[in-house]
Amino acid sequence: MKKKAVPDAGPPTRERILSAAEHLFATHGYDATSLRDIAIKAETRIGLVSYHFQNKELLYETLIERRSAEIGRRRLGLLTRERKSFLPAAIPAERIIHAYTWPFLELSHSAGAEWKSYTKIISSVANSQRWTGLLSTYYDPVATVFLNELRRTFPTCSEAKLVAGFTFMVSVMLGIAAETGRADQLSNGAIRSTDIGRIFDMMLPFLSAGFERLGDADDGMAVGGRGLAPSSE
Amino acid sequence: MKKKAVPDAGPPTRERILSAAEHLFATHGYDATSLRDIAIKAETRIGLVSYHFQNKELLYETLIERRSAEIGRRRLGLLTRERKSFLPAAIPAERIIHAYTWPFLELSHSAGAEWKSYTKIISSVANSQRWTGLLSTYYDPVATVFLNELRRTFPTCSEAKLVAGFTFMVSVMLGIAAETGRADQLSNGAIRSTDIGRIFDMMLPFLSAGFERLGDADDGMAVGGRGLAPSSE
DNA sequence: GTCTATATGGAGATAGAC
DNA sequence: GTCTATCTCCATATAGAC
Repeated sequence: MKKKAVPDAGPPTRERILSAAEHLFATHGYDATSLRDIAIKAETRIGLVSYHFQNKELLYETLIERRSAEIGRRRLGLLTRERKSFLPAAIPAERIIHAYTWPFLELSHSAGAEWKSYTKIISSVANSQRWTGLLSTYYDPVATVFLNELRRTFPTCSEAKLVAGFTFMVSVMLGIAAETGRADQLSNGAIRSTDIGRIFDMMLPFLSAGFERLGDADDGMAVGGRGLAPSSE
Repeated sequence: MKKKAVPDAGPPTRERILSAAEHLFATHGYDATSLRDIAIKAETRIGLVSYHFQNKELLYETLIERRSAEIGRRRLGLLTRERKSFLPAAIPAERIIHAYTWPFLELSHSAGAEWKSYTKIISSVANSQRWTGLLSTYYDPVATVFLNELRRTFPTCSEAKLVAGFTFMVSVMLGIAAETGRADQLSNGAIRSTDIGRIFDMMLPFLSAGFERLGDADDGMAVGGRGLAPSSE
């Protein structure tokens, strides 16, 4: 049970602020969340937010940073395990995709409300213009390791295709974690977007097949290619 | 050439406001864009914005709505063409994916700055909690038509898989239109995220293969499935 | 339809006592 | 580390003359 905000009971102020901010940012977005709201939810004062984090932007950056290491650690942990079981052969695409996407989606799904909020923040930040620099800073190092692994699995595949496939994978993963409920509506309830485990099970073969086809035909670019938009009207 | 904002030269005020708003919302997001900024960029006054659109939220909704019909029209146009060339057979997955994604990406890529802004707004709105209702309103009717077509192409595929695949496709498409530049950095320049045509050419076989594998094995769920995250610290 | 002027509130940030 | 008080600025929205 959470005690009242008696100064020396429960988590320290700094932690309470981070938790409150995480939840509010995930729900309303960066700009629509005020330091006032955060202070109130954290049962403290605005001054304390400034004291601990200087300003709103640094608070946000702190938030994004603080869980990124755990995600990276789990990703690399799974990748290392796969490397060991397949060496000296290359790791199958599906296992690489699994190692990259599962930690993120598992934490989103079953590690509590705070991780859920965190992954929603990352999802909504990803397609924005404003914070992509932050994502690169904290997520690109591990992404680079995974790209190297994909390169071993698809040695004849062009760099462009490899990286494109990787970003497709990331988009799908983030779309799942966003849990917008769009699929629920489109499927009349055959899918619930909160059922991340089940969606993951469909995502995995979907992305694996995509990568494998990219890695295949390094000559012809499949049938058709781009068409023209209807010129009428 | 754009004339000065002499009241009766150039586009009318209402249009200037929409253009200015579109550009600013795409660049800075909804909350970080003020009606002041919009009025200044449109070379008019705040009062005029209120006069034409009541309030900020309705302005945003108007913006999202106004280009959705054109996108839907092009999507259905391409789909109809495909239907005619394949009937009575089902349309191959790749052609359905093409018909859904290409209008959006083509408009993003080569229909001028305003369409580029519009598609970026849609991309950033998609993974947020706040505006998904709007997207459903304006985009679900056409999405439903495409789902019916996919159902014909993969008649033994479960509804859940079909809709999941559809949302994966949408996520990838929106990630491309967002043009965050993440791929540019990860590939050391082998891809430029602004080169949407080229990325589309890689996306198409990637998504087609994904759909086809989903449609395939309606029994076993591919190798492996979910694993456990490392429990060690 | 357009403009000026203003009402009203909330934002982020800081100073300084304790 | 915590709290109160306050500064300064900017937000959205509206009233009313022209």
